[in-house]
Amino acid sequence: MVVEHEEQPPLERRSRDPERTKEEILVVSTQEFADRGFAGARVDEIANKTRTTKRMIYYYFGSKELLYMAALERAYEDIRVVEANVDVEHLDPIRAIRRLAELTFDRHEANPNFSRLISQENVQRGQFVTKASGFPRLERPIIKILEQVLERGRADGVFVRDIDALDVHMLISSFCFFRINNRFTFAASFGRNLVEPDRRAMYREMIGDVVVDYLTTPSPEDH
Amino acid sequence: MVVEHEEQPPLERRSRDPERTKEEILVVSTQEFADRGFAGARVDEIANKTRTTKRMIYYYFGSKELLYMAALERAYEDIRVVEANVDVEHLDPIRAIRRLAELTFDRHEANPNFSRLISQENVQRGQFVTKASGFPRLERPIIKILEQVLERGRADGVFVRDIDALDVHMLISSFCFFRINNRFTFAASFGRNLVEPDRRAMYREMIGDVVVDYLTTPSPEDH
DNA sequence: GTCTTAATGTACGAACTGGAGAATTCGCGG
DNA sequence: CCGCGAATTCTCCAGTTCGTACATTAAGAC
Repeated sequence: MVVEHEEQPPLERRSRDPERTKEEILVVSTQEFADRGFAGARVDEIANKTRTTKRMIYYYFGSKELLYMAALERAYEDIRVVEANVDVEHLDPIRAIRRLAELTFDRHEANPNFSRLISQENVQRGQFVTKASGFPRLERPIIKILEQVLERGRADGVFVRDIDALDVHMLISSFCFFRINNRFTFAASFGRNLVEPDRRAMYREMIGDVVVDYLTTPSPEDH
Repeated sequence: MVVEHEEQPPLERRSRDPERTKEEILVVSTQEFADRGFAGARVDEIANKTRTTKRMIYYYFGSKELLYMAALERAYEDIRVVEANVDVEHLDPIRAIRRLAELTFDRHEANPNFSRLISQENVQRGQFVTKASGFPRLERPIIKILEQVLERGRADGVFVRDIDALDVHMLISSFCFFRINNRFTFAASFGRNLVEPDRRAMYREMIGDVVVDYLTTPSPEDH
């Protein structure tokens, strides 16, 4: 674990670049927290993986907890940016729903660290996101977009199921989240690799089908 | 943290009961690992919460890692027992699917520690379940049961979707798992309490509807 | 009874880990 | 070219935590 670091002569150890230093700490610590959890991550290890020192972490972030919160915040911010740039207004409701499902699907796949951080945070009962000390806004743009699509679908008469945007989002998210996050234990239990490329396309379509089928099927009278 | 323990005069501090001691360590450590994760859990703390000492943990389990694996194993075993006792053969395929969905739903709700352990294990990339040192069988009876139900449904012509038991199980599990496990960050992001009793019944029915709608709707020709 | 051995209790240590005090260096405005 | 504050480095520490060496006790065999 020592060798590989010496192999970087062109890595300009540029001094005095606070923004870059902060950014690097944030990126590395996100990875570490996602990998090992809050308790498992080591401040020393994070420092070693940056081009700066442990003291800098405390200089900029104050404590391990604050660093973790900063990383979590950043992760949410990234998601929000992606979601804010979605445009499905030109699609008919069914295609729009499929598109949104694919978006969430791709997002989970492209950014597994976000999910791992979230997972981590939930294991410890959301002790940081629920901190009264005001964890900043976590609103997610995708909900508004979903609401509009559902509205249009209902107006058109194609969506007949009584369900709101939040629950649709939960249905989609849960599927995408599980596939990425629980792939290790799932593979151990059932011997199926959920992220195998061959299967990926199938799941990507599947979640769209699931949601569309649900939205377009009337509630059963009896149950 | 000292007081409550003194309040148990009838708690026969029975010496020499290895089975009971082992069992107590396992129960307590499951709770602790689920609460704090592997790295976050403290061996001393686990010992304090049992009526035995840290020494016993090492005596019976050898190390923190082995204790964690024992707890994980036990959790899987519990699930397997529950699943093995399911009987849905007397139900028509649609009702059987709903019943199985409810079973998984209830299981996640009744035993959140299992899910948290699983979550924990996945955050650390399944480092223990995938250990070559042979983590014991993790097979789950529910898959066979699901397979039979799907088979009957297809024979009856009510299930027309081409999907296997494992993927149906994943769809159901993901929903139930997410609702329990991610309830903290979901509440923080969206302000919705996923485990609120009023909403519980709705979700319990919803996942059944989702799966049944999916299974009974033909694949779209275009996509 | 006593003997043997499994079970339990006590105390300690070595390594790790989050954190901070204080010195130092760099870059920039004047 | 100088001075000043921000950025960075160096060094050390106090508390924690896993793990263990060693002593002790209870329970059943005979």
